[in-house]
Amino acid sequence: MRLRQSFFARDTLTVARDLLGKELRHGGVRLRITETEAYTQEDSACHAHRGRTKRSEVMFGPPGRAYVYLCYGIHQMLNIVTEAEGTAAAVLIRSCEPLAGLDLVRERRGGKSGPVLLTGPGKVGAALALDTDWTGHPLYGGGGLEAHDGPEPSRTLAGPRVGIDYADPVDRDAPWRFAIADTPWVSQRRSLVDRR
DNA sequence: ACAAGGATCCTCT
DNA sequence: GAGGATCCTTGTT
Repeated sequence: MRLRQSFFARDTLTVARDLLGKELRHGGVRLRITETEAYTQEDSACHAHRGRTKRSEVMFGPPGRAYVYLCYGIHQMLNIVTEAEGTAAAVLIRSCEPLAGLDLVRERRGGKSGPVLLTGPGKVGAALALDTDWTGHPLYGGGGLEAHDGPEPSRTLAGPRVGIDYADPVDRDAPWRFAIADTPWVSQRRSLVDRR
């Protein structure tokens, strides 16, 4: 079952937690989401914090669409827009576990194997063959890139987000990174702690 | 038109 | 654990 647009039209922290265990599909590649981060409009770490720009525009739009951001001029990072139209927020997909299409993923990731394949947002973007042209693509519709339902994880972790030292201390320290506990497919585990 | 810096990754040690 | 790669977006002139 594909996720419906209403799944994404909710509180961003809730969507970020609920995306754990869900599935991303693109062509023959199927990935289980194992790690996410939430970014909200009031959040000084969010690209939309300073208002609409050409880049942040999509986050103000309808929920359930892709926001692919180019980081360091190299890494294509997949976010999914959340909240009602007019509210700018998104969830970054940080890590995944391969479910299908492993050969293709390995090819796109330089022949590597093991968790190094998919633990990190730039790696997820590479595995799914995404680039900024995918920005605006609806994940709830058919065709191309899709988000599907999946089994709920038994235990999850939370901790501060990665790489946002420039943000206000309150936002920098907020535990808005979420991960599945019992999997090796998670990046920088040391800063994560158990959620109940 | 220009300079600065980044929601990272890889390759070393 | 540390450092360099690499190039687009943004804000300023």
